[in-house]
Amino acid sequence: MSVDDQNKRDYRDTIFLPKTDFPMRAGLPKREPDFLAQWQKQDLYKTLRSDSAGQEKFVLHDGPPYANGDIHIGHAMQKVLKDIIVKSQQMQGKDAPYVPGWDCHGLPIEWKIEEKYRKKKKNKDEVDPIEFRRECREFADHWIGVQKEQFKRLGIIGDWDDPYTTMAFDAEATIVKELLKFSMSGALYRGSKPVMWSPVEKTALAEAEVEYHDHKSTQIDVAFAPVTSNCEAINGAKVVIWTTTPWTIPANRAVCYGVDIDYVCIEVTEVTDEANAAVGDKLAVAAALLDAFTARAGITSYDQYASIKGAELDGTILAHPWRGHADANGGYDFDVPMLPGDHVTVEAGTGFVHTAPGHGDDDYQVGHVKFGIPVPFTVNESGCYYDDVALVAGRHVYKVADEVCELLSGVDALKGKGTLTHSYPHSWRSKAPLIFRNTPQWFISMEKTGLRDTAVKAIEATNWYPAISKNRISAMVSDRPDWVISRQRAWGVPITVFVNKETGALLQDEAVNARIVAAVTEGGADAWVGVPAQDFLGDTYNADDFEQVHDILDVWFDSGCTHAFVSEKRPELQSPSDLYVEGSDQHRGWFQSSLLESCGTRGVAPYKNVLTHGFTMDGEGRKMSKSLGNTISPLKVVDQYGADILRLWVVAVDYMSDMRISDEIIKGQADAYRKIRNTMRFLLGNLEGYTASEAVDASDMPELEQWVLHRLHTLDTLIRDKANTFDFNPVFRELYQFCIMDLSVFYFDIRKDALYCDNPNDIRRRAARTVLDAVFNRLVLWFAPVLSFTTEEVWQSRFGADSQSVHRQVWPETPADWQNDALATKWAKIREVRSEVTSAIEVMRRDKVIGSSLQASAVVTVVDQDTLDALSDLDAAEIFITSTAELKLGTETNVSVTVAEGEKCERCWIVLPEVSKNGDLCNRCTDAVDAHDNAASA
RNA sequence: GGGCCGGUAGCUCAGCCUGGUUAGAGCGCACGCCUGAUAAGCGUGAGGUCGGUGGUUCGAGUCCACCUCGGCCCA
Repeated sequence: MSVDDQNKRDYRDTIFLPKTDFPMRAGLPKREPDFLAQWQKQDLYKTLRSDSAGQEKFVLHDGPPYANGDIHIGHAMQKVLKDIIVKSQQMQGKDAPYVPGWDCHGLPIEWKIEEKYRKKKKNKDEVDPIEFRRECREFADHWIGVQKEQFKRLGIIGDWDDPYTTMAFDAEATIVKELLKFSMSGALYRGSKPVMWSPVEKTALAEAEVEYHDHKSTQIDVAFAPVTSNCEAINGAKVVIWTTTPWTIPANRAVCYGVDIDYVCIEVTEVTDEANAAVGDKLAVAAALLDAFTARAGITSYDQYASIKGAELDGTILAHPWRGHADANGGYDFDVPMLPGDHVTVEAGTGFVHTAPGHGDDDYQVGHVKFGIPVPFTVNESGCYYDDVALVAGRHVYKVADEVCELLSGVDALKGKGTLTHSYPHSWRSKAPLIFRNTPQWFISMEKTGLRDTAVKAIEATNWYPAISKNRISAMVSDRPDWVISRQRAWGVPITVFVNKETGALLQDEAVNARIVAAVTEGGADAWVGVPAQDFLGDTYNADDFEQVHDILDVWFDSGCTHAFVSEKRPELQSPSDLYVEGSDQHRGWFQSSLLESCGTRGVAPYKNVLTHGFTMDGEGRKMSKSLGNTISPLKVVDQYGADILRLWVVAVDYMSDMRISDEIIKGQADAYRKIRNTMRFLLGNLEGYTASEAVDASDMPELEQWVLHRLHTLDTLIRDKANTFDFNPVFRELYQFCIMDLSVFYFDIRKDALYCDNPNDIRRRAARTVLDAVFNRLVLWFAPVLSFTTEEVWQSRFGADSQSVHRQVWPETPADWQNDALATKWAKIREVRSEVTSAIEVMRRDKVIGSSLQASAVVTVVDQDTLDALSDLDAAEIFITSTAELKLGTETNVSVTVAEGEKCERCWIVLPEVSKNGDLCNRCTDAVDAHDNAASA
């Protein structure tokens, strides 16, 4: 056709620009809830179950968060990670159910309810325990409801209509049943032990319930007079101990020394006015601590008259300072032996360690476990001395320091007194300082039934991700003491056992146990108090002969049983589970309680694989805390950016170690998201109207297309491999860089010409669209576990709003023959040359000679035949996006760029000499326009 | 105080096990181009004494020791 210069035709309507309604801007916070509603309406979770019925199962068993507040970033991160894993398994064709759960019993909730009573000036003891527990249950229910909605908002697909809780009656019944297995096996026993005790909450605290804060204590130096000793030097002197807990002096039963420590005996010759020590005192302390001690005691001058090794003190018996005290009624007339102890150091104090086996762990271990000293009960649950504790009966331990000092001073035993600020255990709830207190407790023995050995073997049989995780739990289980499972509280599952009053023996009777389990199944844990004891005991025993235990179980025992009442009980699940996923703190928590419970009752771990993730820190890598004001709320991130941004963050960081999050980091993820979204948008726009009939066989495709298929093959292998080792950071990185480097920068940029300008029947354009379709199906589905909302939006944009959810799709198999390593090597070389061409063009651009790369012609000189061959059977100009390209073999690599000769094709903008011959079009476009016009007129 | 883990460009990560040319990637940033992915796209470029010190070695981000900062667990 002829063209009049004054009346140039606009060819825009003859080219195929990307066409899509898919918006460039996501508007996730507004849009995401629509997809949630759709999934809800489709009952997506149930649909997935029926889709994959009969398929191989993959069971990720959810560890229950505690139901007592809004979710924090750690919860969000973890639940998203779990969701990504579950979805990536489901999309590999497995049946991957996910049953979320909640931990409901325990101190924090109990505390909240007590607090409520306290505000009403009511004492907890005045409240009916059943009513109290009902309120705890309600409180937990409330927060389960809140957290459930917050988790759902993150796009987590699971059985939210029927989650598990540790307070459900059937759960409580199973917990009781599991406990009774330990009772029957002989692993359960009652002992006494000093435990971390809060006099405020009146309970023993779990390890996890203790915080360490600075505390100001009274520190004292106390002199103990020898009764007998084989060590001559000691006999005339007094042994000085140092303690920061004066209230434990009434419980002193021994003094420890270090066998290899050097001690000295001194006689005081001069003291300050304020000194507690007096001239003439003969005292023994460690040589290394002598100066520190004399300073505390106010001793300004002394004679050192003897040096002794700790070992010489073997067999020495000391007197308690209050031995023979006129008001003590002989209450302190016991022997205080000196004992060798490995824990004794010369870092602080006097080198002699005051030992009160009822009030310290080392004291208990050395005094009681090793040397058999009886452990006295000295302090009651409120922190007051029992009535039989001479001199201080009834006093509160927090307020008794001065009185103890006076009493010591009165017998010339106080040699130093001051204050010391040091790290000291506090209750996580009340923030009150804690004490060690001897209490009767229930234990599960690590040895009696071989539990430790079983557990260590089970750890070996489990896969730990990352691998280092195994060492950690292995070390913990190897070293840990017996498991204390009792708590003196109200909100929990009772330790449902009877003890013979006469013999102290545990009642082991399957018939009784069966009645207990039946009652709890029927009425929950309340049945233990609601049903008369005789009903459990039946005709065989008389209730009067038995003590019914009313301690409750440590919540770790509850959650340690989830495998029993969730994984084993539900038909859609299985046990051992395929995977447990929790934070690294759970090596001591749930990973271990579940392991011990399962090993003690089943002999194996309840899991095959365990994945540990790190903690979420602020932008500087510091832990988040309300007091520091550096917390990031997941709810806010979702409101401001959308859940998909948060989800993307989870895979963008290395979650196997600690992660960082901050506004800057979130913004970075939003940027990354935009790139990915635009890549998908470009695919959508260029796949408009694509059908299978357009497809071209891989073998008929240009090399460039075959190279893309090769890349898909490489990615497919990597993604499946990483997904199955639960390592999604490399998956994200590869996919993200694929979008940018391989697609946007390279393939899309080159193929825009063919996609926009080629005749629709052209094999090149058809091949490109075939490849775009292959990329689309994989890229979108690979991203679906992460970008759960966006991929659904993309999917619907292509296949319609009524199409099957993206989450019901399976990752496409990738044909093995797409792999072509030789091609990959060749194209790596081509891209190197291309990079030199673009650099050369940039020089021209700086000089304002050209703008668009299509204004350029490239002349490329390469030095080796391989490179020349690589390029010569291709259209190099197409790859370089120049108008023409010439290839030469030479002595050095060189790219020269000139201004392309000819006219600019008005349709495809390529500059060619042929254009002027055709009017204003190149040959290709002339044909394409003819075809277009014929089609339009037909 | 003890055990374990970590500290590589502004950000997120590779590299460390199995020491070897000027330490990589993407993003972000700067500058430029395009205006047919357009609140997009393309190109070019500047950014790091690999937490610190000492050691082993011909050679250390990589191996060893100590220190420091941060984290988890324990005391």
